[in-house]
Amino acid sequence: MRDTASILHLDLDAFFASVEQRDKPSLRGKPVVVGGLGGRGVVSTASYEARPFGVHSAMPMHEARRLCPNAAFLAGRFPAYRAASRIVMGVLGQLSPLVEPLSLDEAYVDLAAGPARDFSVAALRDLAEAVRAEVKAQTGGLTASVGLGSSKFMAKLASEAAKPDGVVVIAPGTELDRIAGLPVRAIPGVGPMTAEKLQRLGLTTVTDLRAALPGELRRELGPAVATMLTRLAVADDDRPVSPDREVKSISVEDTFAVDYREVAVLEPMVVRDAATVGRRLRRAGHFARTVTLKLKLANFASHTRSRTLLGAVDSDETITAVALDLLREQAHLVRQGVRLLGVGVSGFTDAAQEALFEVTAAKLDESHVDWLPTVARERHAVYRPGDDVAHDEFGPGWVWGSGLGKVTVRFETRDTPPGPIKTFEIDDPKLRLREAEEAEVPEAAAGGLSAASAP
DNA sequence: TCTGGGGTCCTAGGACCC
DNA sequence: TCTGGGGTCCTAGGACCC
Repeated sequence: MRDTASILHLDLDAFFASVEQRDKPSLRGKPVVVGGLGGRGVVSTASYEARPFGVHSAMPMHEARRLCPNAAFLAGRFPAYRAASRIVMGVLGQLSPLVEPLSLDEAYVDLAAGPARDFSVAALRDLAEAVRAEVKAQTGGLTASVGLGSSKFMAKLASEAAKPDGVVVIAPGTELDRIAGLPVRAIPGVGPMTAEKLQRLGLTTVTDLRAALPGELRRELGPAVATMLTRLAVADDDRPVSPDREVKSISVEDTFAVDYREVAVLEPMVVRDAATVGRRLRRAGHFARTVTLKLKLANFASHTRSRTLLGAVDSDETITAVALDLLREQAHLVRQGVRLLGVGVSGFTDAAQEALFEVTAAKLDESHVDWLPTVARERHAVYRPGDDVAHDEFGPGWVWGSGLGKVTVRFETRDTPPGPIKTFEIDDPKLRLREAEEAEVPEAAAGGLSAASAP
C-alpha cells in the first residue's frame, strides 16, 4: 500500500458482447450472449441488456437460452477481440511502462512508474476519464470502467464499483473503512470453496476476518491463503504491477458433444491437440520438458497425467508420442466415458535438448495420421453464428444462423445502419468466411492520450 | 438437455540427495 | 538402535481467475 492512489485497474465492460454490438449495428441495445454454442457450451459474456434476464458468465448456454430466448447467441470472434485488446493495452502503455494485462479485457497500470504527474484524487479522476475517452475513441466505441487505489486490491475494487462505464478513486487513507463491511468474497482469491470454509468458522465479512485466530485460519486454509487473507483484510497489499510475466504452460482442451469410451476414438484428438500445442509452443519460442494429458470423465471428475522428459522439446512428433502414451495408460479411465480431453506442455526452457528425449517413448503410429483430415474437417467448414462473411454481390456481413443446408446472413458492418437479411445455400460459391482481422480497426494513432493527460 | 477454455498458484506425498 | 532434517524435483489434484 502506498500513499497515493497510483495503481489503476481498467476493465472493459461486457467486452466480447460489446465488440459484437459495435460490429453488428442491429444488435445495439439488444441482449447479446457470447459463448459456446454446442450442447455443452457456457456463457462467456452477456451484454448488459441480457443481464436483467438472469444471464451471466459461466452459466450453461441452454439455461441462458431458456432465460432469454430472444437474445442473439454468438460463437465469438477472438481475432476481433485480440485486435481491440491490443489497442486498449496501447492506450495504457502511454501512461506508464508498467502495464500488466490480466486477460484480453483487464489490466493494471502502475502510474507511479510513469512520468511525474499530479496524484491528487481529483487529478487522477480526470486522468481516468481521459483514458476512458481515449479507449472509446480508438476502439470505435467500447466502454471501460476504471478504478484507482493505493494497491492492486483497491484499484480492482474501485473498478468493480465503477462498472459499467465509470470511474472510482479510492482515496488513500479510506481503505480500511472501505472494505470493513464487505463479504469475504470481495477479497481476491476467496472463491466459493474458501468462502464456505470461512462461513463454517463463522467468518462472513472482512471485519470478521480481522478478528480471526491466525492458527485457525492457517489450519483450515493452509499457510499461503491464510497469510494472504490476514493481510488483505487490513488492506495490506504490496503486490507489484509486473509486466511481461512469463508464460508457464500452454494447453488445448476440447469438450465433446458426447462422451467417448474408446481409446482409439480419442487418439486422433490427441494427435490434433498435440499439434496445436506444438505450433503454439514454437511460435512462443519455447521448449518444454513436461507433457500433460487431461481427461474429464462423464461424472465430471478430472484426471491429469504428466511426464517430464530428460530434455526440452518442441516437435509435434515428440509431444504427440508422449501424449498418446499417457492416453493409452489411462484406458481404464477412458472406459468410464470421456467428456473432455486436453493436451498441455510446461517446464519451459529457451534451448532445445531433443537429443535427450527418451528413445523408449512410444513411436508415432502412422495409422493415427490417417484420421487427421476427418477430425480437422469436422472443425471448420461450418458457418458459426456471428462469423464475419462476405458475399460477392451483397458485400460484408455476418452469419445470423445456419442449418439444413442454408446459411442466413445480415449485411451490415460497424459503419453501416442495420442491414438486410438474406439466406443462401451453404455451398454458395459467392459466399465466404471473412478473416476478422480484415474487418478490424486500423492501427492505433499514437500520442492522443499523452496530449489529453499532459501534466 | 446440467456444468468452457485458458491460465496461475498452492498443497501434499514420495524420491532422492547431502 | 526408533525412524534427523532440510532442500529439490516430480506428480496429481484442487482452488481460483477471467
